[in-house]
Amino acid sequence: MVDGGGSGLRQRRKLQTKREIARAALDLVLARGLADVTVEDIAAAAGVSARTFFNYFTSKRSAVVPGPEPLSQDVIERFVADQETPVLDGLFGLIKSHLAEWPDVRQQMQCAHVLVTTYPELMSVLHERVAEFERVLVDAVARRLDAPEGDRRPRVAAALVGALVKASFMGRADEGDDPLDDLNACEAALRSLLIGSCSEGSPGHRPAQRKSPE
Amino acid sequence: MVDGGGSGLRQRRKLQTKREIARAALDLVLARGLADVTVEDIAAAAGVSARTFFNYFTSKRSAVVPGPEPLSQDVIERFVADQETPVLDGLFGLIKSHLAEWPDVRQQMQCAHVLVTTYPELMSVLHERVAEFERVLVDAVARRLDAPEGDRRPRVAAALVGALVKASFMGRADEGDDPLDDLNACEAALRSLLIGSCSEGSPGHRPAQRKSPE
DNA sequence: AAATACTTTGCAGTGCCTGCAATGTTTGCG
DNA sequence: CGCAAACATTGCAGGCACTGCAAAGTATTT
Repeated sequence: MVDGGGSGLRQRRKLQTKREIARAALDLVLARGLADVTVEDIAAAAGVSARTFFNYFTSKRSAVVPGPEPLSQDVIERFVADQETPVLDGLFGLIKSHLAEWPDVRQQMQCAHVLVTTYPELMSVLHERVAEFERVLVDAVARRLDAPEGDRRPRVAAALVGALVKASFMGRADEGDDPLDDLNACEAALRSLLIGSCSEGSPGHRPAQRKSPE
Repeated sequence: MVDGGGSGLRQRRKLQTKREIARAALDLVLARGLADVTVEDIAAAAGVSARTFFNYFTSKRSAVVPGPEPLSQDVIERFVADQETPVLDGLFGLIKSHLAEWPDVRQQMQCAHVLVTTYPELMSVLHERVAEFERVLVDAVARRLDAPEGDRRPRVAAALVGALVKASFMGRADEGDDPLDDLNACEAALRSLLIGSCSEGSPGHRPAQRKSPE
């Protein structure tokens, strides 16, 4: 309902109110605490009815945590087309491009971090968001690798990147830290961990397909 | 309330009823669907009051998805003590040991998979469970590496393993598949992805600590 | 201006989940 | 055993998230 199709003006108006609701939700929660803010409060602050709130957000929690900018098609296509750099490196680069493209994403991440550490219940929203993100990545990797149906690499690659993002998210120390620094630090940590367990396959090494219990 | 401290008999009795509630919840949901089962139904089927249900489970959803056996201290200590094999390999081995030790965990995973694919809302429970799991792993890795406070490797390593478990979980094709096979396939996929992006550090390579913006 | 599509809203209802206080049951101790 | 203290279960009352439905309002097309 909230997006897709429409006369463009209608469309913008809806995005506008969605932002207003989200902003109201965030402000109120930061001011009074998650438990002491009802959906009615948020709706009232945003100037809509409580019922309308649920036309825009599926839950109170999801309204509070800022939704991330979607990956731009441009960045994705560049990743898919680039057969040069290794897949994982390409994915990391993709994320960094994204952060570079929308600077306010970093602010949102810091905000989300505060929220999640204050109200652990919001973690589920974050997991969902990352999962959404990963779905896009799975698709991109599959296209880039021209992967067959059962190939697990897209999912694994996307999950790995998602895990790294979450780890960088959870592991931050100062609030002032730039998420990009965090991400780089985590990537470095990953690489240092990989040394030694890299090109020495323990079970098997076949790149694609599924199990082989024949 | 439900665990920790007690005369041992009380303790067992509580575990018993917890199992009964969980079983009732699972049975009912599989039979009638998640939305068509109320907490009262579950409580009644388990022979307790609805109020008691919430003494054992924090939510209806968390009662439905089977909770995993905790990692045995034994397996953990073995991992921590083994300075020989690389960390990540050790972690994979740890998981496999766990699966080998409790065969019914595999059954639970298959069950959870059915549930999650049928009712995506249950995904959050699964995320939570894996996160719990990861916390244990973070601790173990930190001890094994004797990692200082800000070291990101424990978190990254744990997140990576968690991601792999989730990927193997989500990527399964046939219901009949053995989760262990899935996990091995995912590990193979990971290794194949790492070829090429392994020992060629892109930004920096320092193993531990934090950023360095001085 | 009228018909049409879309959005907002009110209303009523279901059911999750919580705190509190009372009741029942185990356990430990004399 | 008998008593007291700890603990578990339960009922009750209530708040609030969330949903479906139908009416009312508002933009869009002809």
